[in-house]
Amino acid sequence: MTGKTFAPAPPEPLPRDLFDPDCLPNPVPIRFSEKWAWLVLRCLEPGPRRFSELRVPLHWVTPKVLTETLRSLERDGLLTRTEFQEHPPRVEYELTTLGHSLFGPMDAVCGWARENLGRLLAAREAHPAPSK
Amino acid sequence: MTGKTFAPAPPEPLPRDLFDPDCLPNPVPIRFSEKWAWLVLRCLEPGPRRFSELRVPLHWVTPKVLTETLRSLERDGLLTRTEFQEHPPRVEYELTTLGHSLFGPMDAVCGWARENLGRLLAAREAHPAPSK
DNA sequence: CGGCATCCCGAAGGATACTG
DNA sequence: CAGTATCCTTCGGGATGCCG
Repeated sequence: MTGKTFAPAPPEPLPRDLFDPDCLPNPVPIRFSEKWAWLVLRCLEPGPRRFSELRVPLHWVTPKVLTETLRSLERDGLLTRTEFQEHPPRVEYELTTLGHSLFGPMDAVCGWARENLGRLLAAREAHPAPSK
Repeated sequence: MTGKTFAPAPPEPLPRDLFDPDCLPNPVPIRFSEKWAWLVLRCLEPGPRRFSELRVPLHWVTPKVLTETLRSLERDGLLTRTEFQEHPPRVEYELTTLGHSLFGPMDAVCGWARENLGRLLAAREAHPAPSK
């Protein structure tokens, strides 16, 4: 065990601090990494929406994935799911206060994107799948 | 178009607007979805770092993945990679102005996380892997 | 030192079909 | 209408090992 090049099996089992907002295992950055969460929240910004109403702007998301996304957002208290006992069934999704409060930081990111997307894409152009 | 329940094979092949900062295929939100990009940028915030220096705080990231992350950030013009012709070889990574400008919005998100992580985790507690 | 080349695996995500 | 159930593909990421 002297020849090992790297990390001789460090005792610590990845002590990443869940409460460090910078740390990726932190649920918040993770939230942004969920593929559709971002857009789903946006679609709910104007007000409550039904499942099928959400499917229109998100028609390229399969119902399964949409459901999963909605449930995970519900688990984190960002939106509520209300089931009306009617026929045909009806379910409404609505942002919580917590959910709404996310738009602040989200807008900051979107603002950055709006301003710098051009540079970013230009940089991509400039790096033409390099040497390889 | 009467019998089909949903989208009778809509002609549009997913017309997600790459230039809409809200849209997930947009490179900016995507950037946050890359598992380590966020942390790598943070590690470079104080100043230029060598590959091996980055490996210390990110010791649970394999060199391969770290390289991939760095390259993708380089492609987008968020950092630069400088190779010094020395022996042994030496490479430094440094944030660009564009890269630095990302901390504004990132801090907004982190601030949100700092304030609301508790509620978020509490909400998770309250939803005990529901009915199923 | 700072990588890249390979091989590999598990989980995320997609397509399709079917129900309460 | 609002999902669930299944099945299948993709691919991010990990574990070596080699090279300039």
